[in-house]
Amino acid sequence: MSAVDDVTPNAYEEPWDVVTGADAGALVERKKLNQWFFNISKFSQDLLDGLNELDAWPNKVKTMQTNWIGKSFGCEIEFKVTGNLPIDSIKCFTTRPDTLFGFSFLALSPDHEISKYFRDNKDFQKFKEECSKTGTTEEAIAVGEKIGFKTDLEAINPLNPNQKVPIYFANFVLMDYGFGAVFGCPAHDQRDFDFAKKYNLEINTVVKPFEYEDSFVVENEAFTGAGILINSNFLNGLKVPEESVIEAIKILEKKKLGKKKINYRLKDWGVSRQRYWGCPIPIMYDEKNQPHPVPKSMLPVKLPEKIDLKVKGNPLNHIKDWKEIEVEGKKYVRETDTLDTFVCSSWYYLRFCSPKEENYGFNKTEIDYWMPVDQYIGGVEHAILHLLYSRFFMRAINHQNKNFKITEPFKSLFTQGMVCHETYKDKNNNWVSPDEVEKIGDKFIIKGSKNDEVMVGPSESMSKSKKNVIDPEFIIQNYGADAVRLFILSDSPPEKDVQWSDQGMVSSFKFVQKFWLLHEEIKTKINNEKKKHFDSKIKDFVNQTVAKITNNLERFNYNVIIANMYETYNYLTKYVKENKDIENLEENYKKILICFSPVIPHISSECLMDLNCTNLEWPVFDKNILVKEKNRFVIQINGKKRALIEAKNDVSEKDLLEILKKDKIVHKYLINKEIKKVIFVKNRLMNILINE
RNA sequence: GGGCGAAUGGCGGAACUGGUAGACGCGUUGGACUCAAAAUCCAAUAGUAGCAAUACUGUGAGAGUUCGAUUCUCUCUUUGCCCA
Repeated sequence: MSAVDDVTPNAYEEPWDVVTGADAGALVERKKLNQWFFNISKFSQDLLDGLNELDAWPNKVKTMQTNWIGKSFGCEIEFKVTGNLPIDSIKCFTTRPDTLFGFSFLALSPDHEISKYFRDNKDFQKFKEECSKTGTTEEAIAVGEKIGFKTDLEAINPLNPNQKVPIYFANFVLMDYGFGAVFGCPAHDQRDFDFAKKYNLEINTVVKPFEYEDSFVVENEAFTGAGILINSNFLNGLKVPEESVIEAIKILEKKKLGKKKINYRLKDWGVSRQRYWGCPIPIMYDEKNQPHPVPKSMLPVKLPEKIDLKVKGNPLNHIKDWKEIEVEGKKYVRETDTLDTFVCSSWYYLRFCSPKEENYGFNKTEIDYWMPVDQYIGGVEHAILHLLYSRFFMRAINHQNKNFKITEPFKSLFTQGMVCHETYKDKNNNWVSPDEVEKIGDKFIIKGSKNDEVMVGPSESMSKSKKNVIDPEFIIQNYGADAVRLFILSDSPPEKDVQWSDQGMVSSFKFVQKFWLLHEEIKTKINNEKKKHFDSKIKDFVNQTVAKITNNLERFNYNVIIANMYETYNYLTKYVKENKDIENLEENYKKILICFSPVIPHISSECLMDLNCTNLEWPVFDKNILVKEKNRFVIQINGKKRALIEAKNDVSEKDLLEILKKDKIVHKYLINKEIKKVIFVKNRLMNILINE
């Protein structure tokens, strides 16, 4: 890992191990920095509402975004404070104002502004140090031990002014959430419960499950479910949570003790990065260090090309003649932070619509023509950040430009899986690439060695760092792009991960080969045989195939299309052997080739050219002939399948029953039995209920 | 801890709005070709019983709705992802 990467900071939104490569041993530190932010939180509600219109997005992604935005409905409460510090009150946000009668402590984030009064307190410093050891992520805090630092302050319960409770600093309260202060109700919140147990605080039960008596008491763990309020004076009897929260807020508002508040988890987007690779931030600072936008005439700001990437910190800081500029006779220094790369990926599709526009990032006329993106395909790993940022960008542009109409950039979304491969490590614990490994018997060894065994790890999505990568260049050279394409689509549904397998790759390759041989055979038939009979069998079969492939394409069932293709191949192989002089073979075969072309484009188009076919329109299928003249009926006796009977299409219930009575197998079951009831599904099935 | 999914042969997976479970591929087994092997081709392949026709069991477990459940409802188990 290079020095440059070791000092790469992380934005709040990004998973830390991904950006820093924490798995490679880089140290993650929490530092305060002055940074640029995009005001995405301004659009929280709008981003949430917009999800409702995205019918063609997977629900999974929509729920993930909903959770990320994290709207919560609750109440802002001002707690009166007594003690020896110049503080009158502390503000809290809570989603559970209904449990105020279970109040037994107030907890502050160690970073709460009140902490300034404890700056010189040695015990507090120790406590803060302790806090930083438990880790700073929200998860680490939830899992880790809850610790607190007791102050001499006390908070007054607004609904019960006689009650005073202690105020603590606690490691499980985050400054980012609400106001960095929560009121503790141990009986009905597990974290509060753990904390109360540890510091021997009161645990006052104020909610009981529906089926329990009023004497219900919380003992071993917090009760967080629905129920009825108890021990809560004028709130008693309210249903939790439907009635209780709203009612509690009403009362607090009436008494001017608090007010309704909607809180969002979504934070502003920190876009500053202290590194070279990224879009420059078009800001410059004057001599008083005040920021100004770079004048439009000087845009776009381009990165300097001559740089030294080996320096510690941001390389841009070291390039004086880029950094220092003069505008209208005044000296300025450029912002050397660059933008998060997510910024560029948030609007690249606008550029894609107007790649030749020279004066601006995109061209409005082109945007109006092309946007929104009809079908967006990407990995589910982009479900939140990239897809949320892109949605935000359109809103932000929209906000500034009245005639920009797009708010949702991607009309329809499909999230595909990744290609995975087993991972290998040698005895020195170094990753080994699959093409250095060979399998002999049950053992995996280093290629060429006699018995240098390799540890086989779990299959994971291909990544350079784990070396479990198959080189596409090599594979394509060996097998051809069509075969690779066929294999990647073949094994599992596109939304799932694909397991790379050499065998699978080879069999796809063989299919392409076999298909070419079949093509030669069909071509010979078409060119050399007389066109004497019109065959409806091939017509029906192809019609059905076109229907299947067309539908499966629309539904993204690519793996099923491959199965359809194999079926077609099998059918045609047999068909060519058994039939001669078919008038309509050529016409139908061409339809098949067109249907194959999304999956194996090169060979299909080669075959089509071979037949001098220039009309490449997607074939249309006829719904009417999907129904065959003769239909197979499933015959059930008392719900169990007993026979398959062929009968005319649209045969009536009565006629079918007559046919059945003459059928050997069915007759056997019906002999000497009374038919109680007959269930008849047209063109499908008959279920005969008899007395056993 | 919460939310959302998933569970089908030895494996990856099919099955339209409840109506033939296991399509298609991989693997395995047997056979043909070959001096032999590879490749190719043919056949079999959910389990149990049977020479066979056939019968019974079977879609994570248990219940329910239904003439009929892989599909719908409830409970549970396991597992994946996201969030805490």
